[in-house]
Amino acid sequence: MKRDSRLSSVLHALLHMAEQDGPVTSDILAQCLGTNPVVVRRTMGYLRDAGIVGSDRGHAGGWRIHADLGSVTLRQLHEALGEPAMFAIGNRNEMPECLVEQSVNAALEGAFEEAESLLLKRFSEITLADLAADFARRHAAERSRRS
Amino acid sequence: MKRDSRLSSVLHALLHMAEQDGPVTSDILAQCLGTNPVVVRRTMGYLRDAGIVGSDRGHAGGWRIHADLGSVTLRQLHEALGEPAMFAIGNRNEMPECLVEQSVNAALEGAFEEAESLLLKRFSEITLADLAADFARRHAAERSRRS
DNA sequence: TTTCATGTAACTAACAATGTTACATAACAG
DNA sequence: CTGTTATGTAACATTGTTAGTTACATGAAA
Repeated sequence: MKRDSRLSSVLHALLHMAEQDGPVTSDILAQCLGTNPVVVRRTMGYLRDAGIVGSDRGHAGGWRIHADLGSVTLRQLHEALGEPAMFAIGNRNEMPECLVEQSVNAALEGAFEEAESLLLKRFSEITLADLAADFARRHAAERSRRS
Repeated sequence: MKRDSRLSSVLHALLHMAEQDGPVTSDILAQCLGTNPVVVRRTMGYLRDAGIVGSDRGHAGGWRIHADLGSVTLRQLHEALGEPAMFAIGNRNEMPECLVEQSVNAALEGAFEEAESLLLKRFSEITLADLAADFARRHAAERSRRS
């Protein structure tokens, strides 16, 4: 199944932006992500609509983070992206008449809802600041490894 | 995203088979599932390879359950289907060089692995007998509702 | 007024799940 | 042994989704 990688993409982009002083253009972000500037605009547009980032046109334009890194959680980003489906496995038929299928659906839905709750809970516990700190650790380790 | 509904399908099929005395043909199961007998054979084939069901050709042939309903868990069925990916959300890039992306991947993978563990745990706690019992409850409720 | 940037529509490509067609193979009834 | 009923499976079509691409409009600033 083709997985939705937009959450991963925006996190990657946001952390690169956090490393920069000024705004970062879609072109630069596209290079970082290994994709196309239009895809960046399309995806980052969701975050703009949610007020998490801002974009400016023209000279010295680009994308800027509009919020404190410590106040943005993965859950907020997931919501900003429209809360896409988490699971690649699902019921064959929602709302079936067949009682057998209703039992099957109920069992699977119970398990999936529980897992989704856990995921959302974890997402709400992780902020951009946490990721930035993890990156700083990796960066320091890389430097000491090379010396 | 297009979800994999094979687990839901085989559960539905197995419960219908459990309701019958003799073997059930792919044609009958296809009607129950609202699909094609070839799809049934293809999907049930995984369960046959895992020894959970058996199939016989010719007259009075069809599919039969080869195990006790109480001993078959959703997890076994998931494994028999080849342990397909559970999540529709994923990293943009596995094994990235970029340290930023490594931090992002690590955070997301941690959350997803935790959720997957929970799901597998729940799957291993639910047997076909549990689903059959739930179906019996629904069936009884339906009958009393109609009277 | 030129350049640099985003905004967005429309189209293409890639891929995976499911559906379909066609035919081979096996079991059994008569 | 032959016809019928069933599975086994390869090959192809359909559908749906994500991501990539092209093209052009719009706005801001040098």
